[in-house]
Amino acid sequence: MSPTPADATPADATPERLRAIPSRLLAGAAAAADRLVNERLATAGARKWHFAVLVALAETGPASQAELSRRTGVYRSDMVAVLNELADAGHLVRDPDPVDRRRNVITLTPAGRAHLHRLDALVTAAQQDLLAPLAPAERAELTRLLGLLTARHRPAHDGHRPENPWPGGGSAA
Amino acid sequence: MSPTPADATPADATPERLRAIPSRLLAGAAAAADRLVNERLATAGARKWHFAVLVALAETGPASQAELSRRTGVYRSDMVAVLNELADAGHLVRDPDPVDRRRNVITLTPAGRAHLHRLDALVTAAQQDLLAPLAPAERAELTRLLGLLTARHRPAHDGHRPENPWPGGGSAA
DNA sequence: CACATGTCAGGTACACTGACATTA
DNA sequence: CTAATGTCAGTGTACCTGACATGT
Repeated sequence: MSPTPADATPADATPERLRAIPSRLLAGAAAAADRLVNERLATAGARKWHFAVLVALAETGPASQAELSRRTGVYRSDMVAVLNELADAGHLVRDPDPVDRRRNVITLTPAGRAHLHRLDALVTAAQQDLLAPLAPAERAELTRLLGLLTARHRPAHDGHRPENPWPGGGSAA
Repeated sequence: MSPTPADATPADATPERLRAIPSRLLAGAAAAADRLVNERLATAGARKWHFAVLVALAETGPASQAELSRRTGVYRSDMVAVLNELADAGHLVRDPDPVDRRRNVITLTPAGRAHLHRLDALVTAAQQDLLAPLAPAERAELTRLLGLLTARHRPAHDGHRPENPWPGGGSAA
């Protein structure tokens, strides 16, 4: 064994009591994950919300901005800038909805779809970097446990609604 | 076609493809965790960095600001405000270090220790809220897996160093 | 001289709120 | 009238960099 009697604490080390706190571990892991994802996406001039919006469009088809906001978790107010950037890059188009003139219909362009495929590869690679320290079974278990947590804790908002009693989205899938 | 039973893409639901991404799950869980912790701490007029600093002081004894920065992960520059607030509340004192006059020696006061005990109870309660959806064995497993991740991913900084000889660092940029 | 420390003065990204005109 | 939508204008916090005076 190595008692290390004189100096048990390197003075630079995070105290054990802090390191054992789940919310802190979560914050640390999330920060690392975000860094990995953003570093990758930055090589394509994108950020994570760009990716989320493109996925939502590819998955469920054209949508209004408010709908995209609810699907991705981005606030309506913040969505504006994201869509501006994606539209400026030609990845999507914003057309007025003829049947409801309050709305814009956001539609993915072919270029946007191509961009999405590129970003998808980058995000996938980042996930692998992130989970590299874990064995395959551990990765699945971590994902499962995180899914349980996020499913049962409120997402804090719904895309800038005044008030909101849980929009049924759960279904505990 | 397909009269869409009760469960056909509610248009508000997050796409499956997004929900399955670990970095996204991590971000969601971390956000929920932070919300729980901060809500609790707010009842005592504190935020999480206050708690972290107090723990670091209680654990390893008086320290300079730079040392606290390294121990808690708060930047040196941001540490200033945190210490100001804690000092204003009488939870710690800032004295010039006689042996190295660049430094301040930060020392916990009895009031600070009492405050820490209060915050500790709040943080512990928040962890229980957070992990409530999980069985005891799952909580331990999640904590273990998160520990593995955070241990192997760089903390992004060291407390505001000018430049940093990355031990095995990356490339990027 | 190079380096560490405490401090301030920013800059970015993200979470979130409030308000407002337009339209349902 | 109530409510949703797109938009702008903010707030607060965390993260992160640069610079600088003081001191080692």
